[in-house]
Amino acid sequence: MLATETVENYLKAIYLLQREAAADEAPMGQIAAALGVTTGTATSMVKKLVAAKLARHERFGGVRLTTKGTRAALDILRRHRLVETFLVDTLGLDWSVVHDEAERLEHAISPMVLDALDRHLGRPAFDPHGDPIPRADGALQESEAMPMSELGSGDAARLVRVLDQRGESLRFLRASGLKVGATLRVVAIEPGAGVMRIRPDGGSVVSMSTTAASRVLVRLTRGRH
Amino acid sequence: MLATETVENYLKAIYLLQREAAADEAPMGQIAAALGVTTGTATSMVKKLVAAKLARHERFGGVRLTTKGTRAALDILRRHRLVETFLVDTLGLDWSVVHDEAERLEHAISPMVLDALDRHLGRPAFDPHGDPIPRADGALQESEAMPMSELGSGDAARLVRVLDQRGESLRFLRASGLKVGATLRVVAIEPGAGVMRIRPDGGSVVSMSTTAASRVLVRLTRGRH
DNA sequence: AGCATAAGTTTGACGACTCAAACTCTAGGA
DNA sequence: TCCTAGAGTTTGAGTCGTCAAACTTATGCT
Ligand SMILES: [Mn+2]
Ligand SMILES: [Mn+2]
Ligand SMILES: [Mn+2]
Ligand SMILES: [Mn+2]
Repeated sequence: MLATETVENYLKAIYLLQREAAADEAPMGQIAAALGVTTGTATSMVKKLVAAKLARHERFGGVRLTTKGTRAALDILRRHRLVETFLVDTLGLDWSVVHDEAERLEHAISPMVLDALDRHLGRPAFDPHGDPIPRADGALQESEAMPMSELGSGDAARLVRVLDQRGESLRFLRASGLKVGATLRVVAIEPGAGVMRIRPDGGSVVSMSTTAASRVLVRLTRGRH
Repeated sequence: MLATETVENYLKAIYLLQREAAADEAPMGQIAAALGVTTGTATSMVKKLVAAKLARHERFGGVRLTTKGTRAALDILRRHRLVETFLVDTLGLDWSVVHDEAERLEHAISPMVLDALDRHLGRPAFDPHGDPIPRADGALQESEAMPMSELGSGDAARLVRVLDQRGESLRFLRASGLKVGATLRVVAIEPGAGVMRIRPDGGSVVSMSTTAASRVLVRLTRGRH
């Protein structure tokens, strides 16, 4: 709204880093890395966010969004994820390319266009990667899910979310028939090799490292319990 | 592409002013007015365009795009008009609001998204206002049309383009049933009052000044001639 | 405890875009 | 032809976001 495009990018980056950090604080260096700027630049931008009451920060410490900043970040995240959903569902683009496109489009979407888009898409709750789409009022519901790496041999599950969103990973998953909503079964696990073998319904068996599998979230449909 | 958002706006404004100017040159003052900046600002930006070989200009004279500048302007115009078409056809927004939205979105559309959008819309040749959409190769075909003010009493015609795109005008036309593609008949002309009375098919008679009518372009379907 | 290293901060500078205000040119009427 | 009103240009300054490089602080290893 009132924030500049750059400020919007900082808010979104801080929000996401804060969620995944243990201390619920975004380290300055990671903010800089996320935005592709030097840490000096990040430091001075964060000062501006603090002055605008969007974030809190003390020298040599981490960064934390205020309520106002969090609200703004969720608004941007909503735009980002709705745009991604549009690009995949309506325009048919591949889920491995939509993030970068949305990164620019998210700043050009007015509330009016956003709502029309939301209605056109049927008010979706999740984006193509299974990430939850914040609602207009800022509500955000994470889905219940477990890492695929925790499944046992013979378990059946449904893929609900992909955390590693590098193009390379997304293309591998798509090529293997592993997209959000797909059902699959664990064919075998080889703990020594750190590899598990998965068969998506209607596809052929693929091998994945347990590390890679830990970044794919699933919901158990039929398992050892 | 390589141009900044500001440069893109200047190129588009100069292109449009050049088309409608007698001398095929865009006056500096009108460039400034179109962009909402002072003439001093426009002067210095035009210098940059000249340095980038996008425009030609001599002191105290008008501005003229080079071939390269024209090509870039047509590319932006294509993005603008395709976005407008999308906002109306796919999202159902009113034709009186889409210009301002497209003014921002046009800068965030990559070639990939543009092509997907074009395909999704069925490669349209005209935008919601009847303005021709430049093709990917830069080709632009204006449609044959005459001002509605030149119709005679009893003439039947099809509305093909609206030149006055101020929100107020567009809302009046829509409320009257006068949208692109609509057929209509001239019920009466009162030259003394400078007013003509029009009946859109399936609607009721409306009065328009001949000045307003001159900015609505039509194609004669059945007339005196 | 002492210190090297990683992390963060500060400073000075720059490019892009803008304005206000002083200045210069041009074209058309007296 | 001369002069002036309107159009265009220049200059100086400011904001925003950025970098490089010098500097400061915190941490954890010996
Ligand atoms: Mn972004
Ligand atoms: Mn996503
Ligand atoms: Mn624009
Ligand atoms: Mn248009």
